[in-house]
Amino acid sequence: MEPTDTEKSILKAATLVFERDGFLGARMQVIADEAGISKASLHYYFRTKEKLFDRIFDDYTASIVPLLSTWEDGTDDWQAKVRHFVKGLMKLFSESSLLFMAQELHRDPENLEPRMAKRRQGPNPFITYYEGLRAKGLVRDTDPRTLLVAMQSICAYPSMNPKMLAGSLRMNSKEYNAFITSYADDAADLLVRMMQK
Amino acid sequence: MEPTDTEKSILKAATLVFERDGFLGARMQVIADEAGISKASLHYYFRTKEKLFDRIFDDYTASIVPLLSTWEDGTDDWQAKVRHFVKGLMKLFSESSLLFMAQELHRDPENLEPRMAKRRQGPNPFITYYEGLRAKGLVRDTDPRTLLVAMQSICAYPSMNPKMLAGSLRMNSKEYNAFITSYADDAADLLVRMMQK
DNA sequence: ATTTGGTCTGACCATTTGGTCAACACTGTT
DNA sequence: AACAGTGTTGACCAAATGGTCAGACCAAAT
Repeated sequence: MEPTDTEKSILKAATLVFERDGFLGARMQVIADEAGISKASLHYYFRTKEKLFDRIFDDYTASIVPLLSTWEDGTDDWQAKVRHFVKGLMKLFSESSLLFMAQELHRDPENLEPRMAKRRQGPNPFITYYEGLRAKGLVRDTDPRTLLVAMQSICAYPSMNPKMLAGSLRMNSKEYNAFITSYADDAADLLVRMMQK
Repeated sequence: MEPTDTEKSILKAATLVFERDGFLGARMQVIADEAGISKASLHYYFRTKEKLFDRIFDDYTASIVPLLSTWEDGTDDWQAKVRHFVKGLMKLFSESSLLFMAQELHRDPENLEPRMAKRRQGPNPFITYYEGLRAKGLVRDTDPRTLLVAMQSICAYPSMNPKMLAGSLRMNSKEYNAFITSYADDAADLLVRMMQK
């Protein structure tokens, strides 16, 4: 049962409004307007605001999964993998709002944490991969958990709190966005540097 | 005119509730209960929710300022400065919610960005400091803006999105908090490493 | 004792908002 | 034509919530 056009337009509208206004700030009427239907119709497709939100949230968590396979195929050298992963992650975060995710996860962990956990199985693939490299003596002998946190931080934070960072850099939002584009490459270099012997 | 006891208890309660629930999720009744007064009294001290919020927000922005002077006195060597700054920043973020700040800045930039900008004058002190070191050939010849973003990311993100990171590390929240304590030192090392020649 | 000014509150109001429902339209089937 | 199933909607409702207000309380000043 594939989604109808109306359903698709609802999901598109809801994603926009939820990401922009958050769950609490989002209005069912606004989502309906954005989707070009009545509020009653919106409730016909998704009985409650929660159910609609859960759907958006689940779609989001699914979008992160493919990137994790970076660490699992055995083709590239590790530096290329790091660069590929960093770029992919930053692209993902520039497209959909991570601030939204963190915000909602903080608001309703009871419901949302298990939803997110479903996607994860086995140990973290980056950590497994790094342990392998370390055993072969190819990378610096350091705690991969620290590296993982640093890597995710460097990729995520600039898109998550752009206003404050732009302020620190004394940039307006246009300048900041331009800077972040070039930052992706530099960030990858920094991370490679952290892992090199 | 220093604040009365009642006013102080309101500010304490409001900080707790706003940080936990966000501006939209916070209820004036809950703040009043937490402060041990009636809702009408709360409105007597702070006419509107907005005015109360602005006060909390301004107190927060003020708390970041002292740390910036790290880069301005000339005593320590640069590595000690980096370690001091990283620890101070992480302590600050562990005490008051940066997710809250980012969330509100995103919700109402019109009002909040100028409020934040008031605190900033002149160029960013870290960037000035690093330029000085670079001119003397003491550090790696790289863009200090990238380093600044990486530094803030590494310090801020772990406290901003703990749920998602804990998930990546396959930790529960107790384990995660323990890990983050040790992470502060490792993070400082990583940053020193990024700046070393 | 009375007044005055500040502090505090229960009761109340206006608005917003998620959600419901009866009625209507449209399409395909008998 | 009659019927059934699916979508669609305007009108409406109940609850939540920020904010108001008349009046109570109380200590200090007169």
